[in-house]
Amino acid sequence: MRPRTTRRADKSLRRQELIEATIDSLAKRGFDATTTAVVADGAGLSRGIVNFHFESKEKLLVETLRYLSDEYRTHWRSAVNAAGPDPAARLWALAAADFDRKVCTQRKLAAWGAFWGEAKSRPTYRELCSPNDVEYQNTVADLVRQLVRPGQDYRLLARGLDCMLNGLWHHLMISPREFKREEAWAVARMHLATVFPDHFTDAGPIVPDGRPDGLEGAG
Amino acid sequence: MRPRTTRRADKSLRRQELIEATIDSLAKRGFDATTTAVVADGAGLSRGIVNFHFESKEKLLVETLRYLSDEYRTHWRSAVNAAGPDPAARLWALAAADFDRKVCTQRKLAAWGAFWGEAKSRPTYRELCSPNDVEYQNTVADLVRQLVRPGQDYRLLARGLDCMLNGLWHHLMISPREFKREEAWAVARMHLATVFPDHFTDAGPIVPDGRPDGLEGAG
DNA sequence: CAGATTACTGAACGAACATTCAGTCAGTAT
DNA sequence: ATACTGACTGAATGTTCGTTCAGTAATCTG
Repeated sequence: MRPRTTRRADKSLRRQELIEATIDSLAKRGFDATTTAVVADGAGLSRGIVNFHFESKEKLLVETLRYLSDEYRTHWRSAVNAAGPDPAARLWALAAADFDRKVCTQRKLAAWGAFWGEAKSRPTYRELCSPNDVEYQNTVADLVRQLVRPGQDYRLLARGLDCMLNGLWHHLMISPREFKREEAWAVARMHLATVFPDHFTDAGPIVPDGRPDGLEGAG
Repeated sequence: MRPRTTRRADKSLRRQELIEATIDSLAKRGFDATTTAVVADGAGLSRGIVNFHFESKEKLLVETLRYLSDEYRTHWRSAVNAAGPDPAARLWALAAADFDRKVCTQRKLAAWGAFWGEAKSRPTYRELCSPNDVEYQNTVADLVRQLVRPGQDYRLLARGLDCMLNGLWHHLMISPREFKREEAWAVARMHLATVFPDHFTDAGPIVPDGRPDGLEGAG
């Protein structure tokens, strides 16, 4: 029961409150048990409110996914850009962004999990996320290409890194008690340092002058 | 619409047919849209059949997850045992088992995905899979421990491998068109060869006498 | 303050769902 | 041939859910 801001609010504020209540419900009760009544109760509003602001339950869910997807993309993009031009620093920042407190919360991971489970049977959801996924994968692949030794297949290594980051998120979602954000980030760092020993130690990217960069990155 | 075997069948056969129809529905329509009527239609039986054989929809779903989980565990266990005593051969076989035609089908992956999405909000599902997950992770960790160089943190590497295999499955589930079983297995092989260069090439484990083992592994 | 606008309410409704169970009928035992 | 067993049916039931919309109250405008 999150407290309402005011008795009357403008549309965009109310819509955002309903989206937050939807994420709460997806995280706590799952996709199947998320009803318009639960979302309305969570926002402290009346039963018809979802249809008033979003026209249908389905459109509320689509807007919720769009919100999560936009936030995620904006977050990793700005992390990569803030890392400067060095590809190692950029890849490190990209991986670190995945385990930042901003996007990597139990609540949001659980909501992502609920959408993943439905994504394969709902083309709308996949189409919504597909451009972001492609951009992310291309960014990873481009950076990995600049770091591999000659002869190594950068495509396979990039796909592997992408899937490991995804798998770490998945594991954080399934086992939030035993597996924490910090440990997931340590696994990712270990992976980078092992696969690209010329460019990373587990403390960070190796900058051109030879010492590891102090950048810690995660949260 | 899978054809019924006979007009009357014994209970265990009918139960298995209903479980298969449930996997079909989870794969095609997702968790939310899987109803007892859809399962009954898929099995070519009447509307009340699920409650007749499973007492409730929830128990049918639990039995379906148990079936998938048991099949998966049996499969990787026997693959590892068939690989002999060498830890590199065993780890290779364990990874290869994940991408075998027996368990790694679009249909079954989609069903797994449907359960994953609900698992976080349904303790029953997690409790059902948890022992298997723990055994799998311990097996990976034990094998990785025997292969790492001194000083390397085998726990982090094992967790990373586990999550990458999981992430590859996840990616196969989300993007079955663009990403195929063979490519996922190639990514896993590349990972093993990169992280354990003393023990693997991307063609297989390096056997004690120095030449790569011919074992290909993935169905 | 009057009138208009806008945000919101909640009772009502129909559709979809899981579940029930009296009845049906194939197969089996006697 | 007869009686019996047990698998299966499908109409009926009560519940839950998404959606609708006439009504209400807060806020704005002039």
